[in-house]
Amino acid sequence: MEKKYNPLVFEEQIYQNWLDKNYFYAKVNKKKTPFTIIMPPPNITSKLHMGHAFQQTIQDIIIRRKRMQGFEALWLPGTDHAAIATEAKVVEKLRKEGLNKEDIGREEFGKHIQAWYTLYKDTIMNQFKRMGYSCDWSKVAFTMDEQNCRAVREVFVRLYKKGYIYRGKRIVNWCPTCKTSISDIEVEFEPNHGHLWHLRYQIEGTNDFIELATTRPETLLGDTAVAVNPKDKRYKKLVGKNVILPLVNRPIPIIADHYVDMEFGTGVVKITPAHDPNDFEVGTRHGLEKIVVIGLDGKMNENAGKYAGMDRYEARKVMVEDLQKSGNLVKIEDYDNNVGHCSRCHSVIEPMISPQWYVKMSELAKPAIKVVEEDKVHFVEERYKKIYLHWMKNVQDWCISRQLWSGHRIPVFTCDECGHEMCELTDPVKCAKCGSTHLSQDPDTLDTWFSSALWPFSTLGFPDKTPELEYFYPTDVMVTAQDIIQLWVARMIFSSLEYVGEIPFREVLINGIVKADDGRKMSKSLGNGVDPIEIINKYGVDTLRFSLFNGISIDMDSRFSEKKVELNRNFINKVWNASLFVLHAIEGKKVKKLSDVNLSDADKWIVNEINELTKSVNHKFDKYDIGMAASELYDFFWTKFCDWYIEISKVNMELYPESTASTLVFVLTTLLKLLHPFIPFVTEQIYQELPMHEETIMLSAFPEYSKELSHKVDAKRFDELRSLVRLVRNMRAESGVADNKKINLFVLPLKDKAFVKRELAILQKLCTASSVSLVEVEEMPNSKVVVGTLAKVFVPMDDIINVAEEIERLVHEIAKCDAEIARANGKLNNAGFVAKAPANLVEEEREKVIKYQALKQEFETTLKGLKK
RNA sequence: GGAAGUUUAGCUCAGUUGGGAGAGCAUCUGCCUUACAAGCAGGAGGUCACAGGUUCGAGCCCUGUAACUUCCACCA
Repeated sequence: MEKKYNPLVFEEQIYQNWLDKNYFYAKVNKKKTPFTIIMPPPNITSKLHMGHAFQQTIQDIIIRRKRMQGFEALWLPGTDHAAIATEAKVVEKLRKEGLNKEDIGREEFGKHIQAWYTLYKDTIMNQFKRMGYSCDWSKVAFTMDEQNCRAVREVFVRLYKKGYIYRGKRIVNWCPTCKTSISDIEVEFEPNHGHLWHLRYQIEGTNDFIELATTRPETLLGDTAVAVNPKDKRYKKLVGKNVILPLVNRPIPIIADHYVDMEFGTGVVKITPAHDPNDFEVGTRHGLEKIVVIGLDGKMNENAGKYAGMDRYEARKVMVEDLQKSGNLVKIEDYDNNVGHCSRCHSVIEPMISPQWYVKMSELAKPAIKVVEEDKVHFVEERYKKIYLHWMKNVQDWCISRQLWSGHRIPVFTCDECGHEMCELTDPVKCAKCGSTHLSQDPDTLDTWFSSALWPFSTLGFPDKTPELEYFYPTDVMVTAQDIIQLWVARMIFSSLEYVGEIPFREVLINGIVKADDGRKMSKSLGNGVDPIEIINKYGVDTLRFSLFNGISIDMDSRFSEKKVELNRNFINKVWNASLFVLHAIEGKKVKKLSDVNLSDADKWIVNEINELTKSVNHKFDKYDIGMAASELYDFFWTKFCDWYIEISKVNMELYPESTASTLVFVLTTLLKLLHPFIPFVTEQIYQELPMHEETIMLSAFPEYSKELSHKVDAKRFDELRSLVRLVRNMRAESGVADNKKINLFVLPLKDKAFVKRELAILQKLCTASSVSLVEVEEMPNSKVVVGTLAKVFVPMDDIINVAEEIERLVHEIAKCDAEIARANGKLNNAGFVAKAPANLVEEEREKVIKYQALKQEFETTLKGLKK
């Protein structure tokens, strides 16, 4: 092994070896229980960022442990075609080349999209390999691959035939930049500092005006009514009359509708059914005409008269000027509201009327609500269950059509001759009704999430009933982020129930966000992002992985900083160095199985401790509390193993070489295995150097709690020795004894004399003593005394000069005893405590009083001796 | 407007069913002890956001308040 920890020299090589040996491959194996995770597919065009590194590593950690535990562990990777995002990038690329998609046509554009897929399909997957992910690469999937296309087609046709897919003409969220509709959950509302324009419309046939306010004056041209609340006495007599729409002088009716809030503004609303979702509803209720005045390109259309051709915001400016000129602009107020933006390109969304395809949700939602309510699909964090249920219980029909050219095309064909509509598993060649061969396919494509919704089963072979689907499905855990519970998790659940007849996964593990060290989200615009690849190049993958998890709760947001990275690098360096020590220490020694050696007291202690650690780590893993598992391992390795056991082994290796060497190897091996899911590379590298290692650590058995390794009584006794060491060290420090100054110790055992005698060498080493000897005297003049539960230790004053300081120390110790006695007595004097608290707790307090009184006595005696 | 989460040491965060406040970093003291100074040993540092309540006993349970964060809905 290299003297210095240098991850860059072995990480790639180890990964290649794992690949060569096919360790990640999972197959149908009836002798084993399957454990399945389907990877949430990153967008095909994305690059690895900290969010991926975090979320995907969670899965790798889970799957690696399960694999070691003997499950047939499948982690199936893949990517998503991300229609809007990809199309936007390709359009942008073409623009730079002086082309646009309309000019080159749909077929040619499709080639560009394909070329883009080919160019980028491996980018992020290769980065995932760099991260050490143990995915089954033989099963890598893509939402546009043949298998997924078949699944999409199958599902669409089934839903269509069942009547769950229908075409509707209603108001949608239109992105004028992407030139497509988007679903409600793809709209992001952002605060906007805008204005409220107060306008007046003249009441027909009078010189009176009605005043109203709007945030979007350009929609005025599409107004087909003004509305007031039916209960509003101010306007009751006006309902039914007409007002004259300014600028175009068109009469429109005054209607009454409960939608209007009397408290807001003047209590009068202009109604533009074609450009506002609420107005659309009002318009439908009242049978109003829907006049479209803004085109799909975001410009005013032919219905906009003199404003036709202007951009919507330019038209707003001009119209406001015109309104002012005609005296119909009353005033302009500053006004803050929320404006919807496209979650992909951030353009302001324009509500538009347009024909779209919808999935009817009412029936699909019912079973999807039930399985979550009954915890058949279990959200690891209860609160996300509420978010899911709230949405699912109020779910609207799902707009699945997009006016894009990339993605899955809607498989509905219409006969040009007779208008007959067809939707089958294969493309029709002639009309089923009139026999015409002139057929047109619907130009729209499907929402990206339509294929994502099928991901857990389409990747396993659906619609075919493959052995893989049979064996690995339902999957075990879905790891994903909170912001796509509705967008994705919900849709996978109802899709799986409807098409496969089973839940898609048993558990949903929602992970938090990795934030920058300033506590804000990492973002390009803030420039506070950290590139995982840079961290890897500088520190290695293991350090990055451990830094992401050590001490965090995965459901909570966490912060990432290079400072943390350094600390965790130090830890892995510690693991490296400790391993170097062990390898060096066991050279020439016999290393046996633990069951074949007689363990020393120290051995029993560390073996018992690691057995308890194993239990606790497994428990935390089972609760997906992997951040705390990591932190516990960190703590154990550094403190108990390195600071205590390794230090002790330097003494014991001389006394009990066989058991010490064997224990060192056993404990280190166990720790490496427990750490392996977190830091796979360094653990494998070291593991290969250890005696009795198997082919690879990643297929070795994950440690489990074992009764044979339990030495509770011995461990407790040994802990008393450790406490005694701490007391002596503490005394040294408080007495100002330099660490390199050796002292003499005289030890009076208070119990288990044989044990104390056996461990004198450890006491000597850990207390930096030049000599240590047993005594039988209760007192020793001119000595400092340290009283533990195990023994009383005298340190002759020659070694420690300052009497005044010693007196001060003893007074301090006595005061501490007094405080403890007072505290315990306080409880015992409380009648309620004695009467109601559990008996063992009361007894503990009584014992404390006795213990501290005895201790106090010791200190007082010594003090008296000093003052003489 | 509705909902959820957070608030514990200077900083980043743990605290399982209520039973004497924890870790790491930073800081202070002493050590280059033959795996590691990216280290070792030992300290100091907290009215657990605030106000009530339940209890023999509250960081933990209940009620309310405040600040921050997020999600949902979206009012012209």
